[in-house]
Amino acid sequence: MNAQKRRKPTQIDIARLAGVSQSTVSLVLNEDPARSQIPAATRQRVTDAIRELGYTANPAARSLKGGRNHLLGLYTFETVFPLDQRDFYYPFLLGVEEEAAERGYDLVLFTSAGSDGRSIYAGGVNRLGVADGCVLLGRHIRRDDLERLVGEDFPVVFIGRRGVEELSFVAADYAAATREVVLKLAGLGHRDLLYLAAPEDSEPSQDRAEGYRQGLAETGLAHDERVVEPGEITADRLTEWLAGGVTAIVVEPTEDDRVAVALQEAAGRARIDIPGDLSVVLLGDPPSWSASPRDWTGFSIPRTEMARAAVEMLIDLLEDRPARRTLFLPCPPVEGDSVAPPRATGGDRPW
Amino acid sequence: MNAQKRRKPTQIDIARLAGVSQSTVSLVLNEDPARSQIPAATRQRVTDAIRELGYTANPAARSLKGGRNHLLGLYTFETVFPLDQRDFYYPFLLGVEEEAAERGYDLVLFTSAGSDGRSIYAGGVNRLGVADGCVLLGRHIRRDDLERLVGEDFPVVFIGRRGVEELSFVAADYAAATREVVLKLAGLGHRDLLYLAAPEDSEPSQDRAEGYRQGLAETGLAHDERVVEPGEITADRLTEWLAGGVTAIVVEPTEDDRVAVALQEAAGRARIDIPGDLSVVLLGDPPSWSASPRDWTGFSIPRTEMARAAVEMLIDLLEDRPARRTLFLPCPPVEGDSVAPPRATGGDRPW
DNA sequence: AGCAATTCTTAAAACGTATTAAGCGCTACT
DNA sequence: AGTAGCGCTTAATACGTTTTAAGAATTGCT
Repeated sequence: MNAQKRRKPTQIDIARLAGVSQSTVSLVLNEDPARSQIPAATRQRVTDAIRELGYTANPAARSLKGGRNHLLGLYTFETVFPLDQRDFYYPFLLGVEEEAAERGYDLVLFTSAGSDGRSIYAGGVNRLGVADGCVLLGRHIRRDDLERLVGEDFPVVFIGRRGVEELSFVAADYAAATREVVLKLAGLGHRDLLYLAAPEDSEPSQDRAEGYRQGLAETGLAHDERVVEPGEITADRLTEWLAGGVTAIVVEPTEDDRVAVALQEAAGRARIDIPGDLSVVLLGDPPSWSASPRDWTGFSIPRTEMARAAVEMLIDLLEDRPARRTLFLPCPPVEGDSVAPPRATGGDRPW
Repeated sequence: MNAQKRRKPTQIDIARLAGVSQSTVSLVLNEDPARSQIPAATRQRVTDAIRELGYTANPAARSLKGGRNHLLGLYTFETVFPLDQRDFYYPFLLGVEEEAAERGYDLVLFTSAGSDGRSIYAGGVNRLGVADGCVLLGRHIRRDDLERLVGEDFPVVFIGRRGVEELSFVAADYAAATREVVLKLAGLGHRDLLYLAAPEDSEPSQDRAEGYRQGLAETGLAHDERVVEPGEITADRLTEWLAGGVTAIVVEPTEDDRVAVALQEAAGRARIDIPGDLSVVLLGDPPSWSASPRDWTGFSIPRTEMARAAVEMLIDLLEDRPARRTLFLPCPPVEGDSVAPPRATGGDRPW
């Protein structure tokens, strides 16, 4: 009814009504109810007044005093809710939300980037500072921003490994998972592998490549590594590779599943059966909207767990609990239908 | 290296470094750049110091003072990122993010609900207060919370109509869209409609029902309104309805598309052709993950636009610009394949 | 009664910012 | 030379809370 802007009641209003001082009101609200300093009678008057005026504490004032405001930042170098990539981001968001909720933190989404190419430092001001700390996420990061952030030692945890000195992160253990893949192929009898890498050189790519090399070294397999554009994967090319002795291909996934799809198509056109004639492993999981009907063998990226762990690490940092600054999470293997023993050999150690 | 907890720099730190007073720092930060009081030299020293220390305004202190902190709350009565309902929420989130970003606001996601059933008032404290204002969203709201919020006149806009006195909202104009549907069916020659309502009594349901009644009143059609559980829609029932003269069914959508799917199945079993024997209109759009291959005729809910408009309204409120407090957005019609003229009549005005 | 111990209550000082009125050193008039 | 005016800077205050140290009131003891 009355639309006048009514000031919210403060502790002083309560104090006046209850006939005590403002400090007493605060004490009633904050004391440990176990061994209380305040007699029941006084407490009663205060709580009555609180009820009568509908008082609620001003969170700004409260957090101003305490230094912490229980806000966790979430900064993405791309849009937070991108329609075309929701499958990529959603599990991360989910994990961040869940863990933050459990720990009693609210989330600040830094969306106000806009004009300046989504820099953290808009007008020389670190906007992240409104939160106690921040979880970072994104494919196309700005390294300068990251370095500056770390320099200021603003508490930050990146989801995914990023090669920035002193930067805390939680990442998927691509190296170990890829190594496992190689061991598994070797165990099935494959002796000649082909590694198809995406043309970008990101940290995840490096980790996978490293794991691949490790696996090869341990098994003493032959290999052929090459960087491939999806357009280059033709039926002819594929046939050529097989003729060269290759029995399994290890594929790095791309954002949009193009390479895997191209491979699938080329194989169809060349009348190559997967996994009969050729085993294929995908180093990660394709987006769920993928058109590919194929259930690729490989491993999955524990996105939600990564996000939760990142939040956990950040909060530990904030609350001065001892915390490791880097963490690798295992990638659960995915048993699909694209891997089998090679045609020629029976299966196990044919020599 | 040094893990010591370093206090975040304040204006006083800046002031010391720049050799000015704290007030000057504040002025540099807040003045209207047009007619500035502060000479370029001083301003330069201050901004240099800001950059050097990585200063960021403390939002708590700022909003305590009465200023704005350019934080917009987003409160959902359910989990913010629910996996099973991402199609429902995503367009809203998208709209909120886009509009907030354009207006230079960051977003606060209130996730720290926890134990008390996602109440806004945790321990009697209105947690929304950290933000300047808040956009609300959710199917299963807590009316008491809403009323209390409005009572405190904390700036709030709900996405969707909610029957709470003085509550601002942006909603889809279900009434108008439903009325249109009835007019359209009447225009095609339908004279006997059946209205299948979901068993819940939410505001959107009320609006649709109202529009339906209006449409009927304007066209003078016969109708049969009933609340139906999906299980009740059987082939027999359907046959019975048709025998009674019904040529078109108007269906209220549910969260999970159950009613529409049940209808489809029952029609199949009763050998009733849609739209040949029976026209069906869906009052809203089914989730995109819907199994139903059917392209229902009806209208779609402008979720992203609703969200954007809600943010716009909220910011107008915050910045003391005149703003309407309720807004209905039109629902664009969807021309599907489930509506046709009734069998019996040729099509237009048979009398 | 006198004094110490205990119980209750409060004044006061932060926390970091925005804002206002006043202060300072100038210049430009009269 | 005196003073009004201007340009720049700052001291002071308020915002609502938590927290601490000290004050007041009451009790207990000799």
